[in-house]
Order: sequence, then C-alpha cells, then structure tokens
Amino acid sequence: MAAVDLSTHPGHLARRLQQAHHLLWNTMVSEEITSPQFAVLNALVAEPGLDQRTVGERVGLDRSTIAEVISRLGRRALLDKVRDPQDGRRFLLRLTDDGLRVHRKLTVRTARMNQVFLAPLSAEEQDLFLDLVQRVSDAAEGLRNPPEPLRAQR
Amino acid sequence: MAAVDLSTHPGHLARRLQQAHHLLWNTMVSEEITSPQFAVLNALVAEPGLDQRTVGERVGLDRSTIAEVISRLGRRALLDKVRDPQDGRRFLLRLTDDGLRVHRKLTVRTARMNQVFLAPLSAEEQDLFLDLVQRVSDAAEGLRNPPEPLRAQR
DNA sequence: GGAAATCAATCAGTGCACTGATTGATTTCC
DNA sequence: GGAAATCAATCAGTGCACTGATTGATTTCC
Repeated sequence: MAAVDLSTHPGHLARRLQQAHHLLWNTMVSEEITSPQFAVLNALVAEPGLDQRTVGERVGLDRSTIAEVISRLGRRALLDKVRDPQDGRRFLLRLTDDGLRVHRKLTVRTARMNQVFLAPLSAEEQDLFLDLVQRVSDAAEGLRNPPEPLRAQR
Repeated sequence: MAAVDLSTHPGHLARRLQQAHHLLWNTMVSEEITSPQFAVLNALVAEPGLDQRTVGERVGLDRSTIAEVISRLGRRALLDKVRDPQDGRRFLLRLTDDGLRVHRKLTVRTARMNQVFLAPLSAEEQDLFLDLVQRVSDAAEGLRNPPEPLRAQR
C-alpha cells in the first residue's frame, strides 16, 4: 500500500542523471550532435575503418540504435560507409574531414561541460563518482552474457 | 585529433548506467511495466488525485512524455482520468484496483532488483553512490530554472 | 564442395525524452 | 466584466533504446 521513496532507487536516479546531462549537453555542447553521436565520432577517431557492429560495441549501442545513429551521421556527411571488399556483410566506417572537424570542436566543449556537470562534487568525490558508476554499470552489463564457465557447462 | 577516453565522461557513464538498469529491470521486475511507469504508479499511491502535470513534476517527466506514459497506463486500465470539476483544464488521476495491485507486486520485485543492482558496492559505497548521483542530478536540474534571486533581478 | 550455422545489417514495433506550436479553459487586472 | 496573460493538455517532429524477425553474405564442417 505504502508508496516508496524513489530517491533510494538507483534506476530512477540514473534516469534523472541522464536527463540532467542531456539538458546540460544541449546548452553547453551542441543542439545538433547528440552525446551518443559524439561517442561514435570519437570511436572512429580512435579506430578508423571499424564496422558498424563493432562501433556499437565500443560505445554501448545495440545493433538497431547504432544503425540509426550512423545513418544520421552519414546524412550530415560526417562519415562515409564503404562496403568491406573482404567481407560483403560489413560496412567500413570512416570520418570525413567535416566529421574530424566536428569531433575536434566538440571535444573541447565536452571537457568544459564535464567540469560544470561534476562541479558540485569535490575532486575526490568526482573520482569516486566515476568509479562507482562504472563498477555498477559493468557488473550489470556482465549479467547480460553469462561468463565463460557458465556457458561452457551447457 | 586524439580520441578521448569516454570512461571519464559522466554523461556516457550515465547512459550506460541507465542501459544496465533497463536490462536488469526487464529480467527481474517486469517486461510490461517500465520503470517510469512504476514511478507514476508510485506517485499516485502517495498522492491520489494528482493532475498529470504535477505527477510529471514529481517523477521527473516532461509534459509530453508524461502524457504518453499516462495514456499507456490508462490503456492497461491501471489508472482513471477524470476531468477536474473545479478546473476544466486538468485531469485528476487515480489508480484502479488493478493499478494498486500491480504497484504492490512491483514494489517487492523492485526492492530485490535494487539489491542486485548495487550488490557490487559495499554498504557504505552504496549510500555514497546514491548521494553523489543525486547531488549531481539536483545541481544540473537547478541550472534549468534560474534560482529566485536571479529571476528577480530582471 | 555444398548444406547448415553464423553473422552484419535492416526492418517492424514499442516506449522514453525533448522542443516548439496549438487549443481550450481559467485567472488576472485594468 | 471583458481583454490579456497564464496554464493544462495535446500535437508534430526528432532522436535514443530495446526485442524479435528477416535478408543476404560468409564460414564451418561433414
């Protein structure tokens, strides 16, 4: 019967955290390029020529979502898709000059935004924050695909 | 030119955290009722008869999103919408018996899921996690509407 | 070497999230 | 008391996120 206090629910806090970030991103970084789109650009700066599925894996986007994000970046002419001559199932992705330029510009703004976003915490708390969030995400992510030993038992 | 390490970007971590939560919610709580939908049910258990806009404010959903969520809950017959006789703009919302039943059932499961979700952290770390995430969200949320003094100065 | 299994990408369908514009009711304020 | 301002709800448009099914190419394995 009794209602619950949502402020003790990590899922609810996670949603609010992302909304807060989205808001700040829109005002401080870009209204055109979203945070997931920047993550894709960044992955392709680190490793040009990746295929779409692998980019999705790197940045944490599933096969359907990564397809849409990449199609939007392609429409904005920030990346090129070329069919892999070695494997006709894959597309190889590479940033255009425009794509590189946008990535460079947003990298600077993103750094500033991160500072503002974490400003309410002390330096030690900021490190702790990043560490705790990452550990919780990694652990839950690990539950998706059962670890090797379990799979081997089948 | 150099790519950036996304694991130091709170926004990227926030997105991954929410995905991780979504995954766990689907497997441990419900595939039909989503976490935002549960938040709405919970708000109406706490304060029956709220209007749609206020519910949105309580759970952190904007006017468009709350409209969709409530329409889905209505379609599932978990809540009733009644035009406010005092103010013809508003609808007053109230859970049905089914809505109360679902809220009760999911409350139990959600508590279990929260434990699993936070299990990788020690008890002290769990408290810290909730506190840090909440402080960062609140601060960013506070930037949306400038505080009283600032508005008064205009 | 050719059928079976695997795999990248796409499609259909559902749901959250936001912005800007519109509609219709209420409140404010001369 | 009636025009102007405000306000709740809705609509149109865009983007992220997931699942299950399909398509077409490649790899595996007898």
